Amino acid sequence: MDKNLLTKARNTLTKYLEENGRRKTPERYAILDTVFAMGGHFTLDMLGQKMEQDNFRVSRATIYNAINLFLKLRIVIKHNIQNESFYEVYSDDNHCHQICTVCGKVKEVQNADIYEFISNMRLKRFHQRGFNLYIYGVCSTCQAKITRKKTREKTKK
Amino acid sequence: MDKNLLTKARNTLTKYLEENGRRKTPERYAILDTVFAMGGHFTLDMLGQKMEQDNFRVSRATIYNAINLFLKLRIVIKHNIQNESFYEVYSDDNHCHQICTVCGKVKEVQNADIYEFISNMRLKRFHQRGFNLYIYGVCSTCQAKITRKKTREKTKK
DNA sequence: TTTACTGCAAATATTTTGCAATATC
DNA sequence: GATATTGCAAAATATTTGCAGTAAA
Repeated sequence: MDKNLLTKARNTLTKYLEENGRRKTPERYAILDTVFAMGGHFTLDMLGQKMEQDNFRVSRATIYNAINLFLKLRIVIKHNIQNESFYEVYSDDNHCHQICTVCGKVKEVQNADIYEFISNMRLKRFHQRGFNLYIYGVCSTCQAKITRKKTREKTKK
Repeated sequence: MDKNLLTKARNTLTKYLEENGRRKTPERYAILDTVFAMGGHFTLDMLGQKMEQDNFRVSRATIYNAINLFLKLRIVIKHNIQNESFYEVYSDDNHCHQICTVCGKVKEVQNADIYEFISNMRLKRFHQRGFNLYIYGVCSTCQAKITRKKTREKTKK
């Protein structure tokens, strides 16, 4: 995970807390560090487990509190994939995901053109800050399984 | 709401039910009709209320059952916006939304180019079926409020 | 010292599931 | 008649909230 991104996130958090009369609690910084240690998509359950492993005890409520703050500060983004909430570190190049609707696997798509295209869209009476693009379909692994299944069915007939 | 789309959706549903040994229950068709009567984004709560108004009693479990089937058949799509689930009829031109992160207002973006651009993206080892693009930002109404607030604060100092 | 934050438990909200009754095929 | 589906209630999940104790400022 990018170290600069973590430093930047810590600064964003500190700045916000100081400017808004809120407190720099160890919990908030520990949760932030764990978020960055997760690497990629994670659920709040996974985050909680990781913190337990690291022997840092925090309540669920505090995790929600921190994550909601991070969402607001755009330090993390949230994805809802097949009725489950996933989070990940927000960076400038991770808003484009391909999702297999069969196995649910998520992959980041690297395509500079799409970022440029969307960033340059001029929307009326709207000030764009960012975007999320989800491309749905079937990954090659699942496609292969489906094809094999179909072949078997035909053979039976 | 487009009548052809409803007819098409009814046919899709009927075809699926017949081909898979499942039953054409009045509930499923009533829920389908109500989905099309909703117009735009709706929550399952709103859908349930609408059906009650229309004097068609269905249990919550049946609504979930039907909606999950419709999702699978791509008759409806689901959006998760600020921790709430919204649904809408799936059509070829409703996958691009702008969302105000302040007031939560959602608007569909009409931009033919974006559909073409994304549809033509060639993804490795992945068979694309569709996409959802969410553009986040601040709508002009909220922007105006923020500006006014900032002006007041400066005046105070 | 003040009061924002945490942990805990309870409350609320959302979605799924088990099961008996019902209705489709 | 066989069994998929419904309604209901309970269970499982996910998230928020109230409150007393704690700790940051």
